Amino acid sequence: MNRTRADGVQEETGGTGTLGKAMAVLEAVAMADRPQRFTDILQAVRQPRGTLHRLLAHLVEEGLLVQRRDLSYEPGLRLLKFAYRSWSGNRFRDIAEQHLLRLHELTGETVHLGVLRETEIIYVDKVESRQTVRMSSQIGKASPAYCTGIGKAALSSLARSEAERIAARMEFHPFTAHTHRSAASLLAEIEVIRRDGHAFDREEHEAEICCVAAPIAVPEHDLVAGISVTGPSYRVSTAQLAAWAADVRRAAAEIEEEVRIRLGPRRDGR
Amino acid sequence: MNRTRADGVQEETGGTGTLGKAMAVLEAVAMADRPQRFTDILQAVRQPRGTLHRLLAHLVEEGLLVQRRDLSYEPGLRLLKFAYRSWSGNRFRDIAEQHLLRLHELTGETVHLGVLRETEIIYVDKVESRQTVRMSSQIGKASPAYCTGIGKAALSSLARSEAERIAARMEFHPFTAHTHRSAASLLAEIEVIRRDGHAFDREEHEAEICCVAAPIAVPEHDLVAGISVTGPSYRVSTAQLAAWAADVRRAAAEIEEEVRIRLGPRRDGR
DNA sequence: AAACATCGTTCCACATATTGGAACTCCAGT
DNA sequence: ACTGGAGTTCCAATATGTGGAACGATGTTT
Repeated sequence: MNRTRADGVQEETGGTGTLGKAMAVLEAVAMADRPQRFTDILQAVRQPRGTLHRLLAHLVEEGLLVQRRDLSYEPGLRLLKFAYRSWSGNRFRDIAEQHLLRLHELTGETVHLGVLRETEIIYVDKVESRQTVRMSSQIGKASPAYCTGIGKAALSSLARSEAERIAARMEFHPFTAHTHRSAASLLAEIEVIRRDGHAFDREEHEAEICCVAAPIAVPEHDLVAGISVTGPSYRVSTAQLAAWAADVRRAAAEIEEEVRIRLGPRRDGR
Repeated sequence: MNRTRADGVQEETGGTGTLGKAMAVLEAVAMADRPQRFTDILQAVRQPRGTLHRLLAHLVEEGLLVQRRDLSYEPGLRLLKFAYRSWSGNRFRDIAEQHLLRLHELTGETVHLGVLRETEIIYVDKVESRQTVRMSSQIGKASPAYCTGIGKAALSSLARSEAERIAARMEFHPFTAHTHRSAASLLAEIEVIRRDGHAFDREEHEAEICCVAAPIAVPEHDLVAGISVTGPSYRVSTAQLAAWAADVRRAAAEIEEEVRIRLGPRRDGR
């Protein structure tokens, strides 16, 4: 593959061959916020037309994408089916659930559970005030780690070298005036977070939204995650957040402990 | 592939080559209710050891699977991320939402929205009485079409030949004493449903659970779906279900209409 | 302790499935 | 009729995936 390649710039599809390319296509379609036409995808994933065409046909046949009558592509239902299993069978989420509820009762604000994946936080559960119906709006949502409380907290639980490696791969998008703009700035704050045991997000991702978060880390299970209490700035003062920090830390510690007990110790010692 | 194959039984991986095999593996892991070891998967998808091994490695590298320390595999978080987009960007669900809410207020029972995919119904939304927190328990869940109200209703909206084709591919698992046991029996009921415009599920999937459902079909958008009102037998009588039938049919018709308006007519006429 | 299973991993000659440039069709605009 | 853009099809070349077999590592039985 990539036989004739004049330049040295290798397109990153990873070492996963065909599957990697297919996933890159899926990602391109799924992450766009509207149906993607052939040409849109073509320039998102740089593959020759013929190749992309077959790739798309395969993805459609597998139900991962759906081709609409106007020929554009959108995510298929099979993804939802897969996700259901990945969510409902998630022991970690199950264990954390009651702790989230307790934290919500205590604070009255929205509580999130997120897991670190690459440079992102994937929200795995959420408890909010007005249970406004359904799939809790953002389960499965991915947000950058550098501008979320959970993300920064999770990073602080890693070895310094590991956090640096991840930070190096980030692209710092300035969502608000307070968003970190560089790895250096992020890593500096992470030092503080490591010391304090909790992280704040002061309108770094969205204006008027702030939170306190604490890390959950269970190395035996390769689990790097975090929980947070989030609220609108007008209602939740900086002092209030700080006051909740201890509670969030405690809840995180309890989850960590329970995970260790219920998911069992590791007998392999790989 | 499948070079040396003594028997004539071809393993169904479809014509999607590597991707198909990979998805078969993913399916095997995702649909199991506990982490799968190498050997479990090996006998679920019949692939040579070497092949399977590489396939798994690729799936893990892509984040679709996670390998635990005890070497077993479980669904990865990336699936959740994909699904979030496939769900949150779903126009059909969005349009149906308010109609579901209205139907719920009217009946006080749980309302479901499901879409037909192959021989299954995938639940896309749900409104229930006690919003017991979170991802509405079964969004993304897949149930067989032959034993669910929505499934039977959806099938009734198809051309007879199409319904027969799909029914022929089903495996009839006897969940309860009332579950259809053959395509013939199912197709016979579908004729009645087609005439009535609504379907009942009288404890065919789960004991003590019954529902009324109506089909939603928008051929221009290849949409075959349905909605239902579900309740426990002790609370919801057969007469009560029958009384709601007209309301369910009306809601379904309204959704169908609104989809046609808001998703627009098709200009391609493929 | 030796022999035996079971499980997961690695290896490598082989050929199939993927590749990607190019030609082709269809449609809309000029 | 010409032009340009979008999507689809084709096919020789070969990189990629295949799968049988051998290898280690664990744990179990004799």
